[in-house]
Amino acid sequence: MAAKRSGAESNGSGRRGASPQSGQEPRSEPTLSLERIVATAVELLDAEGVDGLKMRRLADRLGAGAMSLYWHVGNKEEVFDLALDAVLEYRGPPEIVESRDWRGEIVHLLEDWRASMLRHPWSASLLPRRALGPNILIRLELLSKTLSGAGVTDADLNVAIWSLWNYVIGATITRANFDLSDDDRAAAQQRLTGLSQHYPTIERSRLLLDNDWDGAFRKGLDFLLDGLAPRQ
Amino acid sequence: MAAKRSGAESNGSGRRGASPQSGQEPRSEPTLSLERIVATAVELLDAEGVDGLKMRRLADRLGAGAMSLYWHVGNKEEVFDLALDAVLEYRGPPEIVESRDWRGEIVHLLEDWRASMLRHPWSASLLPRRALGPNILIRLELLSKTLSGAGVTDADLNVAIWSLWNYVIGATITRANFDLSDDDRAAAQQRLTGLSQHYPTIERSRLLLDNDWDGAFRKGLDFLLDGLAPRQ
DNA sequence: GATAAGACTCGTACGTCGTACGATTAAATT
DNA sequence: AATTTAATCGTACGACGTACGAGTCTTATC
Repeated sequence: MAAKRSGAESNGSGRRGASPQSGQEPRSEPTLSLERIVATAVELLDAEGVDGLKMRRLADRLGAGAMSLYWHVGNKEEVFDLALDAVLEYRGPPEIVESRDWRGEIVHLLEDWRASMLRHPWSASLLPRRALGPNILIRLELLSKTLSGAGVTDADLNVAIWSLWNYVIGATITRANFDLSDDDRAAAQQRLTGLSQHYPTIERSRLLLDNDWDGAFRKGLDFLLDGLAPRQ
Repeated sequence: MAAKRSGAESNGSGRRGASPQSGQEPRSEPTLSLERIVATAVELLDAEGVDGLKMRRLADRLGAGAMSLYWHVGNKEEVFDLALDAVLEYRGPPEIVESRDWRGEIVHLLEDWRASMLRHPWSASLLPRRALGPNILIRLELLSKTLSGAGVTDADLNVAIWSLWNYVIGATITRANFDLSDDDRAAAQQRLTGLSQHYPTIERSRLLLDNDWDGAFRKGLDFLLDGLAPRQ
């Protein structure tokens, strides 16, 4: 069986500089590593989108051969999974107020979640995969703990978590995909207006032109939270 | 410029049977058409999933050459878009009660939406695309009209629509992707339990084992609707 | 009926992609 | 010094999407 990397990170060795003589490798190619691969994959995804991530191109950016990646990573899918989770790291609420009200903490957690993904729009289209990386799990755990502390009963806990998760996921995916240029959006609305009289209501409310996404997200979230644990 | 199909359907001609002599073509290959292509694509997607849809395979199922598809369709992406929208056709609420309460109609519309997608799990992973096909638009229009009729002000209308849309999208994608076998689910929870003590709360609530998806969807939806237009 | 103009089909071929395989080299261990 | 392990990477193979252009069949025009 071919050797395969898996467990912990523990290397600090392994030279391979392109410039042959100098003892140190201050820049150039600092050796491959999972971290570097994932970080570069995120860069590449940011720059070129989901379809722009090719193993060869990723390797190029890393100054490595394409097949070298496969020692660190099982396949391309895994790169996607890792990149997605990497983008979802949570640094916690601002520490100024240690014990915030639960509602504030949840709102912060979820808004940050959405913001993290919107900073990397490709991440939204990667969501439809069964990736429960550590960072996602941490967020779920935190969410769960906060809700639990807020008095949500165990019976309702999972429902609450999934509802909030669903809402965030849906909002983020929608937002990421409808984040057209103004021209695109106008064109879409135009098409809607001209091409058919079948959609009078959404045409009138200019559904496709509305772009207060942040406000809408926040309002809907408040409604949901009201329902999940009514303000006392 | 190469001829390209676009507008209305108006053919009823064009023979091409494999068996050369018989005047009629009762079965075999009934000629290509956009409808047949889309319908077969849906079949193929149902059978093989998103990755299973290849142009050659689709053509095979249609008894046609691969390149023949490209007369009816611009590219593979378009097949995805069409298949997605095809699956989202809405037949309306049960007509027994003509004028239902608005809330019942909305719940029906959204539950049907979700159900339609879950009948074709691949459709969930196709959602992250900017596809506003006619069937989606019809659903949005209907949703909008119903909400409007229920007294939601114009100012809140778009927020309400997007909130509901987000919720449905998120719930469906989540559900479609976590619809593991019992074994898979148990394994995931197992991994969660063993692999780390970092997630005590979601481990305890057995988040990954919970599978009353339908109930959770309905409850969360009710919360949201309560918020959007409180029952008077 | 002859001819031209589309409408539609499809075989071949090209470029690109993921990655299997094995050779190669460098570091760690004995 | 010899062996083992960690890591890199060139080559090559089998998909896949689809450009291109040559075919065929249908319809319109004279």
